[in-house]
Amino acid sequence: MTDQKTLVLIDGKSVFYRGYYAMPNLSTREGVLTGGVYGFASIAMEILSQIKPDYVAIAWDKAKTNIRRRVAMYPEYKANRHAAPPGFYAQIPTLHELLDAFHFPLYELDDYEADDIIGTFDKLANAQNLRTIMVSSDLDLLQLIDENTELYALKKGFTNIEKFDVAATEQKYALRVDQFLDLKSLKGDTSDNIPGVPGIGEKTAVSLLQEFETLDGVFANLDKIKGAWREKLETGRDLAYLSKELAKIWCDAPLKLDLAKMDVTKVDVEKLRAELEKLEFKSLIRRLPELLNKDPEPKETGDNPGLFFTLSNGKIVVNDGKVLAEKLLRENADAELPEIEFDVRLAGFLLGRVEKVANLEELKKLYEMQRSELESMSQLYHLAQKLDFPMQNLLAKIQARGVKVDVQKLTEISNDLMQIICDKKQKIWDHAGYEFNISSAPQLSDALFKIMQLPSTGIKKSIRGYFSTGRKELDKLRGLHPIIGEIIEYREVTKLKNTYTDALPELVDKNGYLHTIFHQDATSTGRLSSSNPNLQNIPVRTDLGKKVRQAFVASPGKILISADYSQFELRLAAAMSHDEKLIEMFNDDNADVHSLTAAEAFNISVDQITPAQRRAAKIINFGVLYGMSPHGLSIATDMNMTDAKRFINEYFELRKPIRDFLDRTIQKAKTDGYIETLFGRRRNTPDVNSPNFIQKSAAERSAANMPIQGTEADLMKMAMLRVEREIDGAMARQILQIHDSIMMECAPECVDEVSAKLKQIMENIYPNLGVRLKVDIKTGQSWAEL
DNA sequence: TCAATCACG
DNA sequence: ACGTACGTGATTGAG
Repeated sequence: MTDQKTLVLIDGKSVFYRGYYAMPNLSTREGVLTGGVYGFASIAMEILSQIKPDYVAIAWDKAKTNIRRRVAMYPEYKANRHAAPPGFYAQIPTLHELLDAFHFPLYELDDYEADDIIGTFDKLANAQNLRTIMVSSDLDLLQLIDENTELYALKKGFTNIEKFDVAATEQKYALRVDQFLDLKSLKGDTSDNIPGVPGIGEKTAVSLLQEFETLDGVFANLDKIKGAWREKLETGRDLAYLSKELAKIWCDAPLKLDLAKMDVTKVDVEKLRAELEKLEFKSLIRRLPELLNKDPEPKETGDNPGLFFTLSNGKIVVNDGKVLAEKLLRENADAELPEIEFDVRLAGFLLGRVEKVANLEELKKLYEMQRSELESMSQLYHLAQKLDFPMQNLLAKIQARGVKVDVQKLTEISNDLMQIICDKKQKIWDHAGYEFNISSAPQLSDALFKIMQLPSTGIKKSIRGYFSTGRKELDKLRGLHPIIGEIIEYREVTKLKNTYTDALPELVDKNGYLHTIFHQDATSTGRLSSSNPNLQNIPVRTDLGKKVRQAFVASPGKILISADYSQFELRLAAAMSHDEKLIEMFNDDNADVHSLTAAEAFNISVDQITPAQRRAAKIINFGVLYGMSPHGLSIATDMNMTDAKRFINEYFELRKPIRDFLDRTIQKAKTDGYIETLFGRRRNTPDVNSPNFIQKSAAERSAANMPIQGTEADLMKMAMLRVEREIDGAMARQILQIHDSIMMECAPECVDEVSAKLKQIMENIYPNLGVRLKVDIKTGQSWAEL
């Protein structure tokens, strides 16, 4: 039985209809309508990947002539079908092309409907001991179900498929599959205009068939049926038998089962890919590999992370060394990890590419090529060898260690949050006057601006056309109505609950530890990123948010230590731009950079600075690193545009070296096509020469920011590696990195020593930098205390 | 799958 | 006149 082959029979037009309605009006750049075709293709690929059939055929209702014989029997048959929607027929030639590319043969006949064609093929296939799976969006085909025949019915949407085999069908309808035709004969079918017995509906029909088995049985036992039903059945007898003829699927179409034509393995993959590309179905192209894993060499085409070989010096070359290290640590937590001489995945990333490696020969070839390429960029090669490659083993260790979490604490917080959410939700609904989904941006937008008529002037629109309800827009409405504050709080609380207090416990291991995944090749600046869960965005900015940090605790008997670089990026900007005044401020232990900046920019003495002025200076101090505009500053402060513009001008008078550095960086991006960090990490900058002003400006801001953010990332990696060498061990170990800070846990008796050493290493990680680095150390039992 | 929103540095 | 601060990841709703 296991080698029974499978034939999939698709009711083409019905599936196309479903695809058409499930999709918006897509079109290619040239304007060819493709929405329905996309839907069909998407369903077809879903079917292929789920069922993995050996043969596929499409049954198609031949336009107009397919129902002639049934119409002759009953002129009203399918007379109430509405015309196809606009754009439907226009897509059919495109669909035929697609079917051709899939190597799906299409069958259509005069006087036979798609269901008849399916029925005929089903019988022929079953006779050859093939299993058949029918795919349609309606349930007319249920009458064909038997041990070798199933129906996959498409429901709303298109990944939603209901499977009917004998057991499922009989359970759902409380009838045997062989009774379905008689059921339809009695109850009729309004969509096809099959009359049935007038006055008999589904419930009555089912109970009649349960008692008398068949249509014939019902009419043979009319005397046992009570008054009203009996009368209806007597008058409707001819209609019932006519309905049976109409609804019966004719399995005698003049067709041969040509399995060679239906053989899906004959598909020309390149032709299919070309067709999907022509139709601009990018996401479907991405899914192609999963469909084609029937290929003789399944893994040959994919990436093979962790693959490695050993060099004569005892070190390895590897494709994604972190994967290898993780594997070794899973086998033995204290495993000695092989030193990584070269990692082609990271090397590719540093060279601005994505590499795929399938086998050892490819790995060796790639290694030779990348190595010689990197050798010509000695700084980048040095960076790779000294930082990114060695980080792989360290990150694997940090991931394996994990962070201890107090799940009970999270549950407590979650319960508190639930109370608040219920309360806020009710208040918001009361204000609005009706219940709606507050988490739905369009519904919320309607509530605020359509129902409650709050003023929408100056409110941004989302690209979908409704007024935005983002935090910035809500802030503009604050004070106009109490609902706004409630919504903002509702958002905060649901975010905390959904993203943290409810989600984190799901990811905790049996010992109560969270193991994030650190990515070294996910950012354009060289920073790490963290996922599953992201432990680099645990809340801190609000009081309620900070509570979540109470649940991140030290391992039993240990103490947490955090070491944060103070104003890391601004210090780097000062150093890299040689801004002597700013450097001097940073080198003076007691100076407050933001106050001094405000004093200079507003041309007053430090003791005259108002809190608002200091705040403005702080905002511009950070904003300048990202290319903040006068408009941005005016929004972030309560300055108007004119003041903001003047302030920025004065600021850059004051920080001319920084202005020049940013300008030089942008200029380099334009002439060289890339920019780099202090240590030679590169980012390509194709868009800085874009003719599109918006794109160009955005690319310039990114380019200006990257050397600073990227140098920060480089220095952090240096610090982590040195901490690994000089501190990590039985007494203390690194457990997290959050861009400008390192978190460790440590035996209580070593806290002071480790803290001092950590601070010393980090502050002196690169003495030639040109500015003093300052590290703040904090210790505690939970992250909240840090 | 994408857009909207919001958590972090 | 353009749109309006860089870099991430998770969740949700909607098509």
